[in-house]
Amino acid sequence: MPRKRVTIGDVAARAGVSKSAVSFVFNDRPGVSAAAKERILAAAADLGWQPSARARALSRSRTQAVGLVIRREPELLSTDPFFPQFMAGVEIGLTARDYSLVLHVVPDEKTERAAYERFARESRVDGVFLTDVRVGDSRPREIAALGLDLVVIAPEGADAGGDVVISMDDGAGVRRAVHHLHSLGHHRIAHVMGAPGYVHTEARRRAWQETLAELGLPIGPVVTADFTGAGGARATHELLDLPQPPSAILYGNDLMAIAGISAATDRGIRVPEDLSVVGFDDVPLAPYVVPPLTTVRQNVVSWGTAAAQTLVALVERKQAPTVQLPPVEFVVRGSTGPTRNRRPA
Amino acid sequence: MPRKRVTIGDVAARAGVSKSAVSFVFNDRPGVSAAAKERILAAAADLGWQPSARARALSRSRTQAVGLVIRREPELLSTDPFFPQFMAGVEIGLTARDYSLVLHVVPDEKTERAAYERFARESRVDGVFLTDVRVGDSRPREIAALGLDLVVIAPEGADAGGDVVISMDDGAGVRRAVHHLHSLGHHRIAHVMGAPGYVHTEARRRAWQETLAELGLPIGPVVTADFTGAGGARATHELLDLPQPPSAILYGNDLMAIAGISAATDRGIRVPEDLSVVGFDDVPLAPYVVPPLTTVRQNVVSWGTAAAQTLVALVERKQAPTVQLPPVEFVVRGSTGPTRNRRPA
DNA sequence: ATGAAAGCGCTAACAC
DNA sequence: GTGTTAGCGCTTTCAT
Repeated sequence: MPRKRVTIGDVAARAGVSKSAVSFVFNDRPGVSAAAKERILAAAADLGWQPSARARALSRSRTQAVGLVIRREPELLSTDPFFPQFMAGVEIGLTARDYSLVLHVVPDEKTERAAYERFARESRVDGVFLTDVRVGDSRPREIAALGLDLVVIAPEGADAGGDVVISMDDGAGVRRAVHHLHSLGHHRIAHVMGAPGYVHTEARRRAWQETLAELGLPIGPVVTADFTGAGGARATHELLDLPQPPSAILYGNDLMAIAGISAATDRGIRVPEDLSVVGFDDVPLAPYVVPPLTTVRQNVVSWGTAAAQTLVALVERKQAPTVQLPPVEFVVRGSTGPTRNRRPA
Repeated sequence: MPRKRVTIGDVAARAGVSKSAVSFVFNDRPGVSAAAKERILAAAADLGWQPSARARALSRSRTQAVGLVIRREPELLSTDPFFPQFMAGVEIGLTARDYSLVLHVVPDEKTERAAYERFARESRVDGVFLTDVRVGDSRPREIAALGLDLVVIAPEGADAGGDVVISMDDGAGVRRAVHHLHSLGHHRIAHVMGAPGYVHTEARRRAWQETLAELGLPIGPVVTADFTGAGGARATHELLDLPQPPSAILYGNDLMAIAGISAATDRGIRVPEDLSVVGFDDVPLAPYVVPPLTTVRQNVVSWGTAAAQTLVALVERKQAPTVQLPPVEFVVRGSTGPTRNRRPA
């Protein structure tokens, strides 16, 4: 059980120097002799002392912490493979620089706004990440107005309005998926969109459409859903009810795709014999559904790390390191196969 | 864009009072006239002022923040429905008292230990949650030695060594599952355990075993796995390779159960006709696999809220509110059915 | 190279 | 009731 809190004064006394000398050593600043430095470090180690983040935050006017606000409906919260991985990546970038992550999980827009306000007003964090960007999103401006540094995570090509962006190439994955289906002979390729309004939803739809056009395929039917299982099932029934149902469906995420397989199976439609299905995310369950899901995998952890490094650099007004983000992967499993209905391409 | 940071002094000046008056008002302490209070609140609102968490933390020697360390192997990270829901629940309990959550995601034990040390040494948080408790876990003692307040989240009956515990009744869910299978006529009911060493893994196994004994059923075969899909599949093959394979398998979580269905299907064994499968967690995908998964659902969000309220009370040395935790639910779907092999009970 | 001292913005004794 | 003032533990300028 620790006695009274040991402070910089104790360390200074033990090392026979002034408090500023100790401070200098712990901030990698010149002006302390090698001998003194040695004694100081020894004293600190003996006493088990480490600068108090509280006191430091006050005197430096920086908390050495950044914030992340997660807005998610309960249903989607534990579904989304994004946040856990993103946070794990963020952590890697943050601990390397001794930063902490302050998290808020909020249910709606009002609470979300309040969370950013609190971050700024209470000076709890120096900067924040912004994810789940929507089309015409006003939050970047609002956050900047609060005086917080900001790094936006958005798909490539999204309108960022001058903000610092870590972009992920959603389009590349979709293009590979469409090419894969095309090479299997499909030419009626539908798309089930995620929740409308998100730049991700849009980016994926656009890539689907453009790739079909490039390949000279007809722009297949598209249904708007909401990233949930129920929504994916509903959309699938809608597509299969069409007079001319698609032979392949590309879904905005894995959850909808898996629900889609289930919906098709219920109708007696076999996957992949009668219908090919492609997801997006590669959730851990994807290899274990029946049939195993063909899907797009992105390296979310690496975005997290890149975003964290960039935000820290921004906060410290330093040059952000240029990070090389690994490319998307396309994972072919059992849910896609050749068409039977039509001649191969 | 905000000008210079507004401080308590500005508010005091504008309201024509002293700083302490302002401080008193913002800490709900008596000793300020109604009139003064009104002027102070008005002034604060005009200036958009709010006490700085930084300064407050220093002078109160409390940060008004609590910490959560998540240790997870990459593979399991986005698989586990627990943490997102738990965090959402924690948030509810925390924001109500204006506390923040500081999060660390770590890959291994060494880093985990370092995270708690940093929490304490840097005085970043006032208390922490401890999850994923292992049998004979030394962390409660270590954390207490660091001077951090602690709330442990563990299944009922786990040895807590005097710590404050929010307990969830894993056993109740398992008992209902076994009774359900028994009522369907199964009497060879196997169990696939999660990763060894965790109190959850143990609690679930024990409940399975005790319930079988109560029902006069033979203690079926049990295989230790690791909560992963691959592990679940492997365990399933092992059980089905037995000279006398079980007619039902109870898995330690949904991911293993779903992988188990997949493994069985691959061998031409139909679920639920030839084999009944029960999971644990009720992940969002559970209703959408084929066949839909029968499983145990716990209200993780409510534990999070209870844990947060308890930790805040602990930190503030107040009486913890007694929280009523909702009971487990058992969700019957399509992956369980009557035995064909043997006579019904 | 080293030390003294003035903040950082708030809380809480204490005196008025 | 209300104002004054001394911390909280560190950083950082400025003499020495």
